[in-house]
Amino acid sequence: MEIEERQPMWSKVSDDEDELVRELLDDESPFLILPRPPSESEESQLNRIISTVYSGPTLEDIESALSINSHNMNYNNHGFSRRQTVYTPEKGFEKIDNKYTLKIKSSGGAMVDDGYKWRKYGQKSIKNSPNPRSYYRCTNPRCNAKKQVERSPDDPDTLVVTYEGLHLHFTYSHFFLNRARPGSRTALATRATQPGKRTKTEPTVADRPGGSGKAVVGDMQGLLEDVVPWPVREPCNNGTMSDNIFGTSFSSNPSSPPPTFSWSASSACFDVGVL
DNA sequence: CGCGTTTGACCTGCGC
DNA sequence: GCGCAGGTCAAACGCG
Repeated sequence: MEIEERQPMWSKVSDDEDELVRELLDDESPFLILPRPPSESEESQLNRIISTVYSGPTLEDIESALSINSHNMNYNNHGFSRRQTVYTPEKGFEKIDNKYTLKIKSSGGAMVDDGYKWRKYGQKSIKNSPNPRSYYRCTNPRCNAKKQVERSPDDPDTLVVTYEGLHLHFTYSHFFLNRARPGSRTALATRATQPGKRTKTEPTVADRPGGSGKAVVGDMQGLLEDVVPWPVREPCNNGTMSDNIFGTSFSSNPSSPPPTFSWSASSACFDVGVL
């Protein structure tokens, strides 16, 4: 896979977008874990992230994010566990203009929640393809992120997801891992678990009944599947788009388990919706 | 009743 | 200009 050229995948056009990114990142999220040096304030960290987000993930970031998931690791750092991998990223990332296309191999019918909340706005039959394509849009009115999901005509178990916009958050953590290489990555996730800390009303994964933090594939809408890889997530929270982008703890501590991406299903977000 | 999905109509871009 | 295909809209519908 070639490395994409470094150019903005989406360009920032106003200060208001800083606010939007912050909203999307949602530092109130219980799973927001930002790698940062102990000396760095959350504010400066956020500013750095915002700046980085606008540069867009590289295909390498995406591959790296997905590969972690494919390693089938369990994440149990903060009292919740991550579902084992059900989907395996195919080595088929493409970037066309500002759209990222991912091919995801699924071993079961389910949807995966990427942390954002999406609204399906259309479905079309595609010529020469037995499978329809579904169109999703971020429910945040200020966010124009969209995604398309369809099954691969070659392999019914492979979903082809095309993202457009600021929602490739499962790769964001790799901005730090692969680029900034902070000396120490401090998990911030726990802060959000502090009582009274959250301002958003939606329950976290861990808060969910019977959830114990586990991202469950198949809980949701019963749709065929919305699949999406991602490191950390919180079930679609709220509708306020407060999901975090970095969910897991990317602690540099070798004893800490590496983050695991959860493949949850839901109508939520980053998903990959389907059919 | 609110929210999300379904689905046919409509719009738009592109190739001939 | 015409037809096709992809993308979007929006009313109807279903569900909790």
